[in-house]
Amino acid sequence: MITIDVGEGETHEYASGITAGEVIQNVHGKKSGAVAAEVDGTERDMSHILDSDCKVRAINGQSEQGLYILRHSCAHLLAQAVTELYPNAKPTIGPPIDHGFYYDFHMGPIGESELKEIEKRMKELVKRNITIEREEHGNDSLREMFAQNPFKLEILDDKIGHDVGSSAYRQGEFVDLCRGPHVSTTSQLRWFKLTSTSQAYWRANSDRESLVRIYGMCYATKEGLKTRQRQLEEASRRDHKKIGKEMDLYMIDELIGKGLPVWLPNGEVLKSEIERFAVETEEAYGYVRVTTPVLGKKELFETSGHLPHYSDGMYPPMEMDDGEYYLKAMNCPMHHLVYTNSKRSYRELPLRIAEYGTVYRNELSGTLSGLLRVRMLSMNDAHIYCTLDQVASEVESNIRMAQEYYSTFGFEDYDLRLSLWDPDNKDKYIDQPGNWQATQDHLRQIMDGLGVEYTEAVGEAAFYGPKIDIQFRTALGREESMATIQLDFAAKERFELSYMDETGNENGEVFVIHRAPLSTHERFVAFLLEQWAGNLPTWLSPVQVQVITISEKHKSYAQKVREKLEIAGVRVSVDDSDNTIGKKIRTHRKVRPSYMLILGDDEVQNETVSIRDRGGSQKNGVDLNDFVSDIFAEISNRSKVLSLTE
RNA sequence: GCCACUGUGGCUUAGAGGUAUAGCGUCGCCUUGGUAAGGCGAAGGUCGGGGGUUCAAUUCCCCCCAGUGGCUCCA
Repeated sequence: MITIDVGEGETHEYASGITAGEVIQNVHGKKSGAVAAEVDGTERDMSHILDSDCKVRAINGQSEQGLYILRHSCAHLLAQAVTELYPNAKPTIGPPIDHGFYYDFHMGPIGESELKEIEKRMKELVKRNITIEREEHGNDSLREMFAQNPFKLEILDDKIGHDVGSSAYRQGEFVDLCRGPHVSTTSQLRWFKLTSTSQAYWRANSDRESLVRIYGMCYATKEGLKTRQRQLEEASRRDHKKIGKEMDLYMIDELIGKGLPVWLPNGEVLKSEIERFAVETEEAYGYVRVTTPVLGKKELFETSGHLPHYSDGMYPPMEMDDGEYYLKAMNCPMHHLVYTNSKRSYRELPLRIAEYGTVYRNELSGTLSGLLRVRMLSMNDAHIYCTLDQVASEVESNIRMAQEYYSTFGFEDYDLRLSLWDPDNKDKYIDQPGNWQATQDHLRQIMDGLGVEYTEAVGEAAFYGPKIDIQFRTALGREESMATIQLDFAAKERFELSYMDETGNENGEVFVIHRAPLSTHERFVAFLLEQWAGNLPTWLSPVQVQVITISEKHKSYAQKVREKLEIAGVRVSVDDSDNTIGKKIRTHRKVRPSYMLILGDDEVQNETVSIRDRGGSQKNGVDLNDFVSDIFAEISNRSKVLSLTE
């Protein structure tokens, strides 16, 4: 007999040789929802045999741990279906991921209809209730099993040196090299759906074999799957491309070129509101503003290090009669020249040089997407020139500034990331390990001092220094960088930046902080539209008030309302066409004005307005002058909520 | 850039080897209307572009362009 601790202070006696699954069933019942077991803290299959005293816990399919196992098993199920349908397909790797799993195969192209076929086969395999069994093998035996699959052999090769043997999991004809654990039979996998296919490279290396990746989602329950599907629907409802089109914010014309959005009048209003806010904020933070050209000579970008380190991101050169010119991918080289244009004193530092401008980056065509990834980037950029002692307070005030911005714009869900260089990939960076070490430690100290939470990411630094990135998730769950604060230790040498210090000596220890808290205007607007599902706070709405008349009798009063609002600086549009008011409301909904004012006999008579907000809330008989002063206040406060119908 | 998929009037879309639906929108007329579809009528498409196969192509094949999802990259 063995003694098993089953949790909550209980121990049970069982005959040696009992399986973990039997113990769990005995303790929690048949319908416990357990998919695997934890035996003395190690994840095990349900079929794991217990032959000594131990602790056994059930892993529920709905826990994060359990979902991971379900999804992993689902990836195997997918591989089983694929290899049955396509005997030549070679499975490579197939891990669980957020919401589901994927599996990469070396095989021919797969279309939508094939995807459906594969899913159908997976469902059949589920119905057949196939047992999933663990097998232990030595390396030789494994090599024999996977002799036909060079990818699996390569994985085995990597294990040489720490040859501990390995496990494989078998379900029917299908065997996969795997650590496990897995669910016990295919019938435990019910709530999954294949979602898409894509291409991936073996070992994420574009020089290696191209593979077909099949994505799926998988949950423990029908509810879980449904919820996720609803989430995706909600995300597509918030898609900035769809909303941007409805609101007439921007267009992309193939004759102009991809990745080159045009801001339409409504979008331009939104963009300039953001800019105006940034100008005000930066004035308060002590910035000065400049304008620099969009192109510059090759020698400039050689000096800055862009050509050796960032040439892939730049457009090819333009041959002119006096040399080669490049479109700028960044403003910093030009700002450095602004700095050196005059002799600087310590009294001027920190010198904060800001610019509204556009930079041009040669992004790979396949990565472009709406406003989220473009080739012409409009940004509120700035470079701060300061001494080492001033770095901390400048970085801190920039983090604070970013937080103030996000709070005003209504963003709450973001993470700070410390982006470090990758010493194993020195080509991408300026190779000065000592400087990397020092600046990275410095940023780390600053963040620790602020007590903010952050993660660290190797290989995400700029070529000239480490950075603090602020990461957002798009509605579809993809992570994107919003803002960046970069500490540049290289510019001072490359551009001979210096200042006269307190002792009257020339000092070359000038650090540069590159920062862009509002991302690019393109990406920022995309985030904003997703965040608000297009229902922007009033101060940002391209049309703040839409006036709707009930009949032509009310036209002149509508003009009076318009004038009063315009004098108060409110963006107002009047629809006095002879359509029904239901139809007018429906039409204007798309542009998402904060408020619609319905004007009829009552309003004319009493000099009032009937207010209808975007949510359909209604407030009638509001004095016209009160409305004007209330909306003026709502706009000047940059209020996040629409309060005038309360 | 790489892989896959998609591309039909301003928008959403049906369809199929014989030059094509429907709704919304637009325009006109009627309706003078109180909060998310009032009525009638009209205009609008060389079915992304170019080549090929065919008596015939928007439909099949090839190339290109663009969009979408990924890979890679990144604000």
